[in-house]
Amino acid sequence: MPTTTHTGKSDLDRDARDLYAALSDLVRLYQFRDRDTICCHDISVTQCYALQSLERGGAMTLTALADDLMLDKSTTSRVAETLERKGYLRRERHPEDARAMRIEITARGKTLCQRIERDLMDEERNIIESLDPAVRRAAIGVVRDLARLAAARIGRQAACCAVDTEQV
Amino acid sequence: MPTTTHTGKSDLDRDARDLYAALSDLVRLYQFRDRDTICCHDISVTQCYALQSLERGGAMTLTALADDLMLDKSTTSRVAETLERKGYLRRERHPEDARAMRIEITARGKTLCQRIERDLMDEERNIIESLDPAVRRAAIGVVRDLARLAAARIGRQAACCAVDTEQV
DNA sequence: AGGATATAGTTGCTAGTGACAACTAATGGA
DNA sequence: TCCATTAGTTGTCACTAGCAACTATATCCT
Repeated sequence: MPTTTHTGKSDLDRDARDLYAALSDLVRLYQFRDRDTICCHDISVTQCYALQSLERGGAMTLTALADDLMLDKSTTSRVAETLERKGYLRRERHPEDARAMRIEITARGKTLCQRIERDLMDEERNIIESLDPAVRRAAIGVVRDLARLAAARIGRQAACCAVDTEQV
Repeated sequence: MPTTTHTGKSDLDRDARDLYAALSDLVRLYQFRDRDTICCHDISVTQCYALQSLERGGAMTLTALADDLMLDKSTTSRVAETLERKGYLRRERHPEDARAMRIEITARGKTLCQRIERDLMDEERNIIESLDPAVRRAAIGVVRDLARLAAARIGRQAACCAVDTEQV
């Protein structure tokens, strides 16, 4: 078995395939874990993402929130509407721009958000507690790197169908 | 800084938090990447998952498909209905059980599925091509292990809200 | 055999997701 | 001042998702 780098192309293809398969599994499992954990708490996954954005980023406009969530303004507007109705955020006119809204998480929203994050983190702990500490640290580094690479590549450009020369 | 394992509890907490944060980022980015890549091809993410299940698992009943997708029978039934209308799968009475359906991917469905997987894999390759081959292999191993652990922990038990003693 | 029970799948209902397009209102530059 | 731009909302369409009710078939028990 060659450990050198001279067969780079086919290795890369194989690695891409393997990583794709492994990441697909991981992402799907976590999606369902998130859904099952979050949905016990009165809000949906998208609504939870929105609250997390607001908790971390502080008060922001609807457009900023939409960018953060990588969603259309209209979708974001309705998500915010639902969350306001449920009492987890506040919407008020922006003091410096009468067109814009200032969206802010409420204390109730913060509490909910923290409870959900605690639950998710507990799950996380259960999942990794069997791992050797050194392996755990390595895993964290790897996942961070992958996330960083993915963000650099696909991160903040949610443009769909920019290139599509062939059709089904 | 202690490199021994005698402070296991707080290390585990910290690692759980770090891994939670890193994985959250990764999962969200991949969710959006999947959505943007798949939605260029006439079907939704859920529909694509269903086709992938059918491509890998071969013909199966609706209940089996629902289990695989971790979705309710009713949702699965409607997903299958849409995919049949679009010509990507076939539904027929099961030869051995007149209650059941035999759901099978069509050639057209297979082609679509492969095209999407190729696109996703291309993305994957672009993301990891900057990594050293040894690092890539290590990353694949780590992701696989995490997926395996997650599957063992949360995998095939999509029961929601089994324990919930406190309310908001 | 025949009735009770269980299983497979569909359909009605409700709520939410998500995009696009059309719209209102306010801003800001020429 | 007027016009293009920007912020957000609303209408519409298609799909996602779960629960509950329903039909049809299968299986189990006596």
